[in-house]
Amino acid sequence: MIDENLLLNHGAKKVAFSKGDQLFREGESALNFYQVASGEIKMNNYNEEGKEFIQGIFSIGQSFGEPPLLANVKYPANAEAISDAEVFQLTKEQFLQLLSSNPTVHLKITTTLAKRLYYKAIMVSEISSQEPEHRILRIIDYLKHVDKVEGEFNYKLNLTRQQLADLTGLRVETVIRATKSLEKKGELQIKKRKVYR
Amino acid sequence: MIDENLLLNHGAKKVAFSKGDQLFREGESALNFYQVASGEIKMNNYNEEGKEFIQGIFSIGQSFGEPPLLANVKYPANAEAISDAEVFQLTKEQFLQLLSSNPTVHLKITTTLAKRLYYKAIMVSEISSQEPEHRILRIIDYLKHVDKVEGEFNYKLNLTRQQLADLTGLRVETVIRATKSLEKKGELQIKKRKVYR
DNA sequence: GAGAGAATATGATTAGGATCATAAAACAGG
DNA sequence: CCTGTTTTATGATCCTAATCATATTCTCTC
Repeated sequence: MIDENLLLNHGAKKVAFSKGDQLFREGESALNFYQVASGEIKMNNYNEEGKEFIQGIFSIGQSFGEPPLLANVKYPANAEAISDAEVFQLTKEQFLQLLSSNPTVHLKITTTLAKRLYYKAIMVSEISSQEPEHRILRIIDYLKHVDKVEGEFNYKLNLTRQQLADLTGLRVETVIRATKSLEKKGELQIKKRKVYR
Repeated sequence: MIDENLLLNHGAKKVAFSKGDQLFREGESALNFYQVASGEIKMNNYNEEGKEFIQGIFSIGQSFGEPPLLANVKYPANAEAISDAEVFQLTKEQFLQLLSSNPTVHLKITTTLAKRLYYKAIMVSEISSQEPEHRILRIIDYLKHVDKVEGEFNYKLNLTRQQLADLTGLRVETVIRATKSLEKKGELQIKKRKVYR
């Protein structure tokens, strides 16, 4: 997370989006740096059959879309507002200028990328490993960790079964059945249809 | 890729490993920065049933293992020498010192991470998308791109079917059948058992 | 060039998640 | 409170990659 004033000093614009709006699409050139000011943004792909895969969900203070900007490639996914949302937006030049003028911020961005890479490395091996229950537990644990929640069943998962399915590459029905089975095994709790872990 | 002399000036050691040696294991603390001097290193996971998943294969000039170093987390995978290999090794302190004293190198590392994140984003959505043939084509295209090869069937894939399986999370038999099917469809060629794309 | 080990190949069977169909419960908004 | 929509739930069937078994081809070394 980069300090708001620092962003504004480097020419950031605050842009508002309504729920469902797309900020950019897969295949487009990466032109901007984004940091969420309010609301939630998801990055996702749709495969040939229209099935969604959610790369990540970003909320206040989190930045997204930097990799293609830095790697000089097209966006590998779409960005869409899950709720009404505002984002700080910097052009590529402004962003690179910010990085070079502020080593601390640069290191912070590098660290953020490293963390995400760490997460993706886990996800990709976990997803490839097949077992639905594993996939689900791992992503829940990751989200719990991100939200810095400690202790058993203290973490309430704020995702629908469908979103969980889209994050793991599974089907809703499979997620529903798997979460129930995991509850039976004592790995998680379900109260009022919400998952706790 | 960081210049060899620059690495040595910052206290890098050149360390030799024999084929099959492990440089570090999943779950260990990240202590060093690594860059391949010769040979090839793979990063991999083994799941409960002992099935291997290859996170990536790194050859001369490529660095690996930075994410956990920067993110301050345990290694998410093992590193193992595929062939006899030498690597430059920097301690965490030396590496961070190098980054802070040399913004150009820092940006290069950031860019490298961004590229890998881009690749992982594609792989994770592709792997989740199921279809074996897709997964295989995508990873081949990525490797071709990394090796900067252009033109149809100009790229010779230097991987065994088993390695391809471990990179995609599929089984050898599935990879063998899928590559044959892809050859039939004209998506790739197989000459002397080697895959060309 | 013979023999051993690795890699590729191929058929038969199984298993488990996707898919399809349908229902019921929760929720939002007037 | 009623109504339409979203989310969760559950059974039945299908399909495809995993698994198992076995064979063939290639490669490397002595």
